[in-house]
Amino acid sequence: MSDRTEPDGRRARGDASRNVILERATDLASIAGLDGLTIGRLATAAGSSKSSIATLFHSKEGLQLATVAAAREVFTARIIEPARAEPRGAHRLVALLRNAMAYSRDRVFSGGCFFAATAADVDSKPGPVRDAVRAALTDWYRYLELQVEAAIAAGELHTDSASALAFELVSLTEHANARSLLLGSTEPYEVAGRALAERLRAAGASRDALELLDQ
Amino acid sequence: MSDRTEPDGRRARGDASRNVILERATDLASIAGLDGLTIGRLATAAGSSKSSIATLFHSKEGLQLATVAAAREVFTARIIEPARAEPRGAHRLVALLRNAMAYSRDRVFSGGCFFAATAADVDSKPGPVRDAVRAALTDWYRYLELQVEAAIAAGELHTDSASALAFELVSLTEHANARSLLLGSTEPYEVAGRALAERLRAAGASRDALELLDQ
DNA sequence: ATAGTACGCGAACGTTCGTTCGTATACTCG
DNA sequence: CGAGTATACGAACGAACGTTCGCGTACTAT
Repeated sequence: MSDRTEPDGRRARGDASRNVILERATDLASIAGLDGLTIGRLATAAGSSKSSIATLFHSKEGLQLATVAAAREVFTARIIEPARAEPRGAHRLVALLRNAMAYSRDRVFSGGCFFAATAADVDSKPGPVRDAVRAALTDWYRYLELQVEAAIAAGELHTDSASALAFELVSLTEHANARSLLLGSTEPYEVAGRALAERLRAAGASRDALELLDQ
Repeated sequence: MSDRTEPDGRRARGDASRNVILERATDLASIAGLDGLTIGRLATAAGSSKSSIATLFHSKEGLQLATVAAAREVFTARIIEPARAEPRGAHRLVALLRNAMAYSRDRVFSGGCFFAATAADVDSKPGPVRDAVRAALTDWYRYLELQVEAAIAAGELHTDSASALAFELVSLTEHANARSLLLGSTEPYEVAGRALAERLRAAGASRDALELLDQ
């Protein structure tokens, strides 16, 4: 590297460094899990030093928590925010499912869905990191469920249990992610998409709500 | 278990040690993944030494392969073999689903389904271990699909695509495993069980075939 | 009986892990 | 301006990693 003795005022924002590092960290963790996310590998991947990362995040647990938070922001920006353009209920529900599938299919993170990749190696050891991953997933599940409930209240869907229907829908999206990674194919997304549409149609979803799934 | 402890037994001792170690190894890997399965921890868990494990399995990769094979045997013994008592088709399909849910719910491995726990941290790095895990899962998926096809051929089920229906069914069982581990609750198995029954009923499954799910 | 093979363990190897310390530099604030 | 804070790095730490070697011991094979 060249001389860092430039009196420029860019040193103020360590947040910029943090963001660069977290961008790599979320990607690395989606591949190797939150355990496999080591400070050494992250340092070389981000072009910095181990001690820099240590001082920026204070500890490995701090790094993991910041990584989960960063991944959650991406998740929200990619899935939740765009769906707010659709009215609450069936339309927003379908938009959420479509966005979730696209977020996995487009490999926003190299290892597919960040939370699917990290949930496994986290729910065996208690601590704030597990709590953070759990909270992200349960909030996501709950938000889907809320849209199902809203759709039922609006007469757009008919089913015995909103939570059961939400369970079925998320099962399909997550298995599409898992099997796509397993087989290295995008076909599971099409299979899951058709199953989602069929399931919603059976629950009484209108055709124009389901159209969102084909995009 | 100890049927073959003949006094003149050849290297029964070595095989016995291997079996003891693999029993702990499958359990450990279901919790920490095949990467988190370290020789040191396994040694203390099995009450042996690091070097013993190294000589018995030649390398970490050898240990991982043996662990996957051992887990696969348990999977087969718990899920496939008992289902052979049912006739090919809808009955055996339902028995397989019921056994798979019980295998996860009963925590045959402490970390839930072995392959769900290890698939994540394996499908990002090529090699024989990933191939072994992949083969186990694809064989399982294919076997389920075969039963769906047999059920269709026998007029027990009606659906456009056997593979799509099998996809939906396995989605539910795997998500039940994942969410049970996430929430520390057995309720997801009941939700998934009801969804499985409902889906099969919609495909024309007979009542006596579905009765198997309630056991 | 002799040679050969498979265990089983302790000890050490080189590497990587997370963490800490010292130091240099840049920005913020009293 | 000076005190304090934050970034960034190199160096080093103890611990754990996978692996290898040597040395016994038990069993098999010829």
